[in-house]
Amino acid sequence: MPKFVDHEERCNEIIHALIKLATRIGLHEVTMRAVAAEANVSLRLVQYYFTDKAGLMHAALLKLEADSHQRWADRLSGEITSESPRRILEIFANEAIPNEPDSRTFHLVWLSYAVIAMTDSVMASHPFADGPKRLERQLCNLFMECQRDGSLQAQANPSFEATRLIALVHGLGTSVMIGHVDAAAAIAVTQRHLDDVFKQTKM
Amino acid sequence: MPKFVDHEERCNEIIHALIKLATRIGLHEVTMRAVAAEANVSLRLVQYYFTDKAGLMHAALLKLEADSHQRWADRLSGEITSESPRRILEIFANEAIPNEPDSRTFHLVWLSYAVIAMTDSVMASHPFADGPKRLERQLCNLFMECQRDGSLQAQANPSFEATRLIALVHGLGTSVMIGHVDAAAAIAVTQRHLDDVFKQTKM
DNA sequence: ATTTTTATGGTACAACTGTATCATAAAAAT
DNA sequence: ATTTTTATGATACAGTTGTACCATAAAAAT
Repeated sequence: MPKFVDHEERCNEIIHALIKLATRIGLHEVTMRAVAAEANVSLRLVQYYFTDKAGLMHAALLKLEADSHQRWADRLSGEITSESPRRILEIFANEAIPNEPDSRTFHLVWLSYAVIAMTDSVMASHPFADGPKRLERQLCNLFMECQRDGSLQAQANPSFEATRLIALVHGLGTSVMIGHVDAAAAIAVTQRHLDDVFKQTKM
Repeated sequence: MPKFVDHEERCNEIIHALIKLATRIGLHEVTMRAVAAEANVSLRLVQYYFTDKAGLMHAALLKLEADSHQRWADRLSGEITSESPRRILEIFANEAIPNEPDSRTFHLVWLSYAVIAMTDSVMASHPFADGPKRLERQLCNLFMECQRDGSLQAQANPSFEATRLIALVHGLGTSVMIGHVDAAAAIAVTQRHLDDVFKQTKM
């Protein structure tokens, strides 16, 4: 049976199983056996490809962030390019709110990892450095573009606006996930926030 | 040995042990035995006072929220009363940022429960309804007071500002907890945000 | 043709988990 | 004085978990 198998694809299948499982039962309850079952492979195979549970978890987090980044990069170099930077920011804010399965999964699993990282010093440092920082840079650049095209006031601070927007959508996302705010209301808040940020001061 | 013992205080001791433990190792790794050890009681006693693990977890969440609410209520009826509503909002924003052990613990444990609630339908509904909604009402009232005393423009929307402020500090809090933003920077952002909200439109 | 590597299955093991059960000292109630 | 309740200890049990170990078919390398 063992022909040459695509190592990477096999890994992705298993990781995908983990994420699907985490979405259903929560990352804290994910076990190697459950992942194996979900991926329709034997427990041994999960061990074979990831050695450890730690290895599996780590790889899954890496993939989660890479995928998310890829999706957004694709968007940015797709039909979106023709949109104004302000419109792109609005699109970002809308998509960050967990109202469809994909973004709900991302939010849930990412937050699960974040909680783990808060007490696990090993997991804390490594993978959480890149993702959010890169995103903040991208948003910051968009705000700067808005200043260049005149839609955002010159005295605004792009870096501050980027940090504020990320924190806002993230906080709203959590509220949506626990059912405290519904997705439509959250989107309305982000929209209103951006309106506020871009509002020209009357003279 | 069994004199009459203060049931409630005993429960609080055990819950306190749970929270201390969760702060150290993460709520997802808390076991009944570990809680018992931390509280210096036997495993049996934890069972005796809380029946279940679910019961223990539930009670701890209830206490966490009750304590937090109590602390804030004390503040509001203490030396703070003399402050302007805007200043009270600033104090709230500052204290919500997890920069000292107490607020770090609260943020970590609360977020752990939130993550659990996202996949556990039983835990989802019950205790997460009150806390955040009450807080939002309080903040909303403060913004309305600001409008009455003229420090906030009449056309501002207090309810929106309350939702936005909560989401913002919550998102910032998470960023601080995972070390993506340091506490001082987060406080600077909240301060700047409030400056922004209260900024009078020039005419 | 034999050896080595790759990919897989099966399973055993020690540790830990939540929970249930049995026991019992002290106090309260009778 | 006896019974019942309260507060506690010890421990047993069945299930789960991560990991380790053994086996082995197919392919690659020798």
